Amino acid sequence: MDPHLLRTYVTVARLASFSEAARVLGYTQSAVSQHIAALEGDLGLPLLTRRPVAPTPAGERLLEHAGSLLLRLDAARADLARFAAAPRETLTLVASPLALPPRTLAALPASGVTLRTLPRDEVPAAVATGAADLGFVDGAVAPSDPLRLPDVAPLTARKVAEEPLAVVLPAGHPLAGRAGLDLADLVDARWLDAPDAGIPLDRLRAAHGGPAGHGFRAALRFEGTEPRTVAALAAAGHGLALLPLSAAHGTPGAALVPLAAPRLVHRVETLHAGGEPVGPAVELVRRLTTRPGGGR
Amino acid sequence: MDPHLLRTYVTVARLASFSEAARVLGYTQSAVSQHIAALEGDLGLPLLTRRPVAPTPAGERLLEHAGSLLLRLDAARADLARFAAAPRETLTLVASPLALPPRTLAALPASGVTLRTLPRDEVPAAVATGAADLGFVDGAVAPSDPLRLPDVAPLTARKVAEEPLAVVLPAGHPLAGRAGLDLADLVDARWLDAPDAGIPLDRLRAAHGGPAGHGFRAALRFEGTEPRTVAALAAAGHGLALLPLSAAHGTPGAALVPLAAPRLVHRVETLHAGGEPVGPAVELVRRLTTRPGGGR
DNA sequence: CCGTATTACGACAGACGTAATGATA
DNA sequence: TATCATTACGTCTGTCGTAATACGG
Repeated sequence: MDPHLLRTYVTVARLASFSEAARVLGYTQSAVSQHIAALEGDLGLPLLTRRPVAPTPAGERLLEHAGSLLLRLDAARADLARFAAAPRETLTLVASPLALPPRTLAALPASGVTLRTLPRDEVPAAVATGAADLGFVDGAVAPSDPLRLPDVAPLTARKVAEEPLAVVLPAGHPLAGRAGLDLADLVDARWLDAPDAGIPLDRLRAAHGGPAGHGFRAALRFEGTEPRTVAALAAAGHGLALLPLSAAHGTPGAALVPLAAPRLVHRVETLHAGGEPVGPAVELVRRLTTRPGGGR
Repeated sequence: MDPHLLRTYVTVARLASFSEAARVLGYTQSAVSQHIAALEGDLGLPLLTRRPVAPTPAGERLLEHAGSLLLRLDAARADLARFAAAPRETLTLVASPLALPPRTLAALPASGVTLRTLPRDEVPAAVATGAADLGFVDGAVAPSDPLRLPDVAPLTARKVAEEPLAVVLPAGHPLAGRAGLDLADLVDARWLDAPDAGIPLDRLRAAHGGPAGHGFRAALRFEGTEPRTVAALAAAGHGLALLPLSAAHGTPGAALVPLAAPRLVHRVETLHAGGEPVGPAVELVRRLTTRPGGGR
């Protein structure tokens, strides 16, 4: 189970072709064929069907393992590389779209920063592989609970902020006047499905405790990453949305009603490799996490 | 970053000796030396100091990565091996000490089962590496929350049971008559520290939301794995203990007071490799997880 | 037949062992 | 000086590319 063999295997599986994979990896067809044969021999199992090239059930299983394995390998190498390299002058940040409340933006240094947004799930990998020095991730959790992040490598998370969540409704909506809303009362409503920009519907279903696939039916699906657009869509009556208060605030035509139950807050954490931040990130992390309630 | 090199490196670091590592791994000193040199060359960093042999800071960092990397590699190989091997007749189960409530024990098949207990943290690894077909893990979480398990490999967890937690006190204790207890009122009490047999104190501190190192001072430390002994120690006044009701029930001289706040329950989950259980485990998992509240 | 995977085989790199050398307490 | 790591070097395994072969649509 040499990582090289694993890498060729996933490439072949992805491209569904030995020769294509060879081209991409800079090998000959022959070498790729030998790699696959070696892997299958080592594990004692056929991993691919030929003509058409497709993973067998065992091969599917291997793909699941191989992905995270190769990712972690990259992460380890990138992490160690940071030890060797001189601390960089410029700071690269990645964030999920909702992970940048105004206070965080205000705390960024005046120069030498590159900031990129990424879907929520990809932030940890970006930090682990060294694509970014520091990540900001958000999520909806019970107050003071840590976020549930896929652990792709030894990363450290620190709380930055927690703020209330609000249901976004059109101003004229019958529920718009309420002081607070219970998620249980909104199970049967139509919701905006905006997995990248908002709180994913699956998260709501999980928080509500109901069965996996039920409730919180999707109305319009929005594949962009701009929270303001989600709020505007909700204001326009395309479905309800759940957003952190600060992200939804000031949307024309929208009514914001705090979420009263279940007790969920919108939480933002910083994410960096290893136990302690290094280089120019250290100052930023310190500034962000030693505010009111600080660290963890 | 060949896994072989990584394996050599962790062995050398653990044994703090090239020659010892060589003996253990079945290499010559020379080969080990070359492995370390190759790794250091590849990463461009010294990983070990010689005389005495000890990891450098970068080396420490690599150790963190290497451990989980090698574990996952083993896990992948073991998982694939299950595809090749004929389904085994005999079922191997591992469980943390509190993960076996009476109803689970009753559901085990009459024969062909080996059952072993392990510290809580080691159960996932045992299942992932194929040392066991099925694992039972427990933990204290909010009702219907999944357990927080270290994800060492693609494993599937399924809820088996949830039951109330109880504070175990000596029968004559002033609080023994209460109908329920709040953890906040017990921060300053003396607690039994029984990380393997009971709920770890760190978990209580986290649930209470206080700062990391404070509160829930340890009285006697118990390093065994028998919950009954923990209950008996608590009854004898050596400190408070938090246990699932069924584990503490019927302890002579003990008073059990349900935990009223924060809302924590004792939850047990099964753990198996891949998406679906295989072999003789499938029937057992089905029987255990389709009880009252079932799967997830 | 043409594209594509496999097999045969030769060249080269690298991985390990033996043995000599170097460093350190 | 004894112990332990490193270096030098020879051997052998294994990996890749070239080229011939088999297989399918």
